[in-house]
Amino acid sequence: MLLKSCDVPYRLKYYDALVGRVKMTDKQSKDYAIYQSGYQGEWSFAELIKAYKHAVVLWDVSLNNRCGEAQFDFIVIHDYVVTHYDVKNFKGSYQLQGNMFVSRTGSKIKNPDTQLAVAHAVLESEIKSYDWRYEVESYIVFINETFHLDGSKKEQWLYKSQLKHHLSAIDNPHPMTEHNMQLGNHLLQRHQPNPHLNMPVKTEFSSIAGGLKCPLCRKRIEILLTGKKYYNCPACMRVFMRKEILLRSLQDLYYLQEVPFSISEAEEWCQLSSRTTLKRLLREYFKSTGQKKSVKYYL
DNA sequence: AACAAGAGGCGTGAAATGTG
DNA sequence: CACATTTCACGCCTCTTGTT
Repeated sequence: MLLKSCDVPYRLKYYDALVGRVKMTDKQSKDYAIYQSGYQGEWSFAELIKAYKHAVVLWDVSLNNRCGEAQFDFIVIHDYVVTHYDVKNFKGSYQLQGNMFVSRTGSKIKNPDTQLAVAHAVLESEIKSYDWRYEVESYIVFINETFHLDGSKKEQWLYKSQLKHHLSAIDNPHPMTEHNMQLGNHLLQRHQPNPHLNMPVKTEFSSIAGGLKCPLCRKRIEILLTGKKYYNCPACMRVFMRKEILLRSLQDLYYLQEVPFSISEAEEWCQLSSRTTLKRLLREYFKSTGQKKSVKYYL
């Protein structure tokens, strides 16, 4: 069972809001692509692991102790074994060269083993001090089936094709569930997210274009919102509710500056002079702070 | 005190959806 | 397809609050 889930990381939300509103720098585009694919990978692993009802699963936990600091994609507790899975969504064929994975086109990825070893030490120290009877294991999961590494194999590497077989070990009921839940909750208490490690490369808010954006293709769209309920995106032709389009723009506004905003700011951003409509949306989907004239909305 | 800006409620009409 | 029902946008009104 999934004891801790993971929301879309702020870094990704920021880029989703930014794209289409400015010309992104190379650094931003790369960072965006990496995080998109990384989160996608974690998401598909989560879908897989959800099916194993007898294991306690924690998604995205950060621990900090005398062995160091580490972020864990997945921690799975079953019977007397605690397993850490570091999910990598690498695509394509690579060769192992020294401490690098090198593709035919020459792009390089650092071998994740070093980082895995640090994370393993952090987790092991945490677990052993809680209950020495637990064993700790760590794996890199190559979740994308297109990923190949010239036949290299290591015990701690799990390719997509091996995953089902590997996970079959945790497919059986065991008498530890209660105890494992306690350990899971203990880890949650020790969970210390470090937001500084997850900051996007930001663009000055004043140079970001406001207005409406297609919720799907994320292009900026110049459509006139009349009283109709549905509109289609001039770029991708998909149909959206007026509500969805506005809501997306309002979310963008919040994620781009992370500062609560007023209704009049929202009106200006969405280029829509209908206070009532925006008010309804904001009241329904946003949190608010302040009273009367100083009410600000945020997520 | 006068004024501007905002919240919240209500009624109206049009669009979208459901039904025979 | 025509009609009934539901959902939604929008303007209008009133009350409250902060500013000059």
